[in-house]
Amino acid sequence: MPRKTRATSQKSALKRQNGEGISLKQLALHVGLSTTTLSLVLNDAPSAISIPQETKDRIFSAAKELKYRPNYLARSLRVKRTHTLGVIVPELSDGYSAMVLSGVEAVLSKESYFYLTASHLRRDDLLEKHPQMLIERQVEGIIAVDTPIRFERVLPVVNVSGHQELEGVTNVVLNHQHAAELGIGHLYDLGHRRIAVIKGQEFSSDTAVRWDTIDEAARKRNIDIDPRLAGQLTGDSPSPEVGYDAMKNILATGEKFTALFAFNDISAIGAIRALEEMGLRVPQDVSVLGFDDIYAAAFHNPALTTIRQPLFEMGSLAAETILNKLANRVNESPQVLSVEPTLIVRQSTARVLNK
Amino acid sequence: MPRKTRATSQKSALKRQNGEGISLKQLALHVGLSTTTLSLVLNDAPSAISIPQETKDRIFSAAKELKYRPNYLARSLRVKRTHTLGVIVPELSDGYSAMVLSGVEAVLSKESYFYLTASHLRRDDLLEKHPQMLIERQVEGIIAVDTPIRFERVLPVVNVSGHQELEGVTNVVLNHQHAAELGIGHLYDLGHRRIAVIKGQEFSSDTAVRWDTIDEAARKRNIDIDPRLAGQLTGDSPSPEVGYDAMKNILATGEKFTALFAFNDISAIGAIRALEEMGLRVPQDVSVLGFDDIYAAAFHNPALTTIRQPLFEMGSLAAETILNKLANRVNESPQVLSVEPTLIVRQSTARVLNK
DNA sequence: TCGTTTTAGTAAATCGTTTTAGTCACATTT
DNA sequence: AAATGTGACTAAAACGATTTACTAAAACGA
Repeated sequence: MPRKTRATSQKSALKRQNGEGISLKQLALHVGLSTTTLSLVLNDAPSAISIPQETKDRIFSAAKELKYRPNYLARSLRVKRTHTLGVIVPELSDGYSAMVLSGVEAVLSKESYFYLTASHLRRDDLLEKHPQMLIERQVEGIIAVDTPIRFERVLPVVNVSGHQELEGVTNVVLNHQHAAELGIGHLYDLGHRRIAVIKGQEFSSDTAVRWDTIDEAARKRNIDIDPRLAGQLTGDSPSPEVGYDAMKNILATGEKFTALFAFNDISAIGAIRALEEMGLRVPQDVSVLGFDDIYAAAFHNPALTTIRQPLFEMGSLAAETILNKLANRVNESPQVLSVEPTLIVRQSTARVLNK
Repeated sequence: MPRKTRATSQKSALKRQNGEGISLKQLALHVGLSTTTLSLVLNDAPSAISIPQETKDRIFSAAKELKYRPNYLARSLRVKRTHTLGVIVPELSDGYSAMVLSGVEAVLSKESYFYLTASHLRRDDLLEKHPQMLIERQVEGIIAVDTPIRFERVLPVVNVSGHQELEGVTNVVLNHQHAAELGIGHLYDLGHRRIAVIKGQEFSSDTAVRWDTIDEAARKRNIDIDPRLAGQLTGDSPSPEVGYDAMKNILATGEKFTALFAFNDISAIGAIRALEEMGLRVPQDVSVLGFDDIYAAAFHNPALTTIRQPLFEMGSLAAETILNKLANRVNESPQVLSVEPTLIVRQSTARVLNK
């Protein structure tokens, strides 16, 4: 008996779901006016000025009473604006994308835009299919995060941390050269001369440029990075494990070094674990420098010295840029927008001791 | 001159944006058939069986050639299905929501559903406005994450970590009692009798039940939690800072304790920092137990013992449940779906030494 | 009083699909 | 030879808004 009751009420909820949602036509019928008038009044169109306040009030109160909600689909179809963007990310769980998304969302929400998210998991099929589907859903533009652009660019596109130069695509990127200068400069100033580096996974769009700029910054100071001290992350797990493995490989070469410049904080954390297992202390024996400045960086033990990448700001900048393109406030947007890194000095780096 | 070139090409890209997107009607005109026939063929409708393969091929190849993309809005309007859900989260940057989202996405993507995300930042206005807007956009259902339900439930709703019992709302929750048993049981077995607890922020929907179950588990073992050892997180920063502050407050009471059960891993990490600043070592002097098992937990130093909460699975369960409701595969869904926690023993807890 | 403007609206087209209910020519049965 | 299928398609009505182009009545100006 109580089960029955529950079932019934569920059903009534479902009925409401279908039954409710009164249309403009029904509302018009109810107040005895045409849909034209209602639309004009409800949207506060300029031509509605000739309509007396009394009539307007009648319409508003009927709308409230009957819980009229305009169907956004119908409206979008007619006016050809969806106020919706598509966002494509590699995956959501790794913190990086989530942080960028957070910045995107902050801007979009203010402008009453919504967005559809799709993650491609670095799979080729999804890299083609998802943008396609987003376009069919009439998104007005696409924001990609650390994602190769493999689709026809029929819409404005902004790529965060993208490095392809494509027509119509704006890339929001970190000033990598500056980042490398900050990182290598910091280690150099602390007296480090033999520096190990962990490069990113091959699929990450920052990997190449990060390495090139670091290599150059080191070369400039005559402390070329020994190839045997250049490790690389493999596998696409977003856990520190991959950094641990890369560090083990470097240690296995037996080469001496006094500092490590890791691809990101996550891998730095894994690397520290590997170092400590070998009896090396951070920062006394080896200084470790991370990249990104994720939340965990500050509270790791030892607290991570790192190059902060303003991910939230990159997300909001991407969103602002694409909204500008859409509003045509700017009819020629730049190919590249770059943001500045910051060196955050904490406890994982120290002056080199011996010699 | 080269600038000019760039500007022009940008413009042509924009033109394409508007100009492209051929409609079914235009396509029909092109092949000399009616939109009806095209629709039937392109959607492989049963009644298209009478249409000869040759005609079908003509249609398909024209569609490919002219790059016909169906307008999903128009279709949705007609068939009254959007294959879109709304997801409401407190914020994206804190890792918790992102992990749940990740699980949601995995399921939805498989079913070719998309979702619109909105974060309410715990602001009352957004808690009302966002669901409203999602409903106007014709989402078929709403997944809320750790979010109070303040809107009319005209659609199926699944709340992850929700604790309101509302008609038509399914809550996906952790088995909190089991979690508390695992946590307190673990500490008890290691010999701990005076246990400090850090409760969650008041706005978090898990705070109350987490505390109640912990309190009960302790009481059952006759090791009631001393009220002075019960701290609370304040402020809504998603950084370990809040845990640091809470721990400082507990330490300020001067009460003795040998273990801490923190509300989550983030605050556990902050608390450890506070303990170490006081010269207390973890786990030798104080054992610390976290909650959630975020990525950082395993690689913190010391590695965090924690109660793992299967956030990804909770997300996918929520998505599956709501899809089931929609497909009516199940016409009466349960009020509560619970998932099981796991105790992950690492290095931040140890057997109590003295006495 | 006649012509013009203003007021208060409305009918119908439109956006791009899907779907219902046909049509028309030809072949097959009885 | 009339009735019945069936193969290949289509006209037109949805879906729920917005927008263009009216209209009828009232008010106004000369």
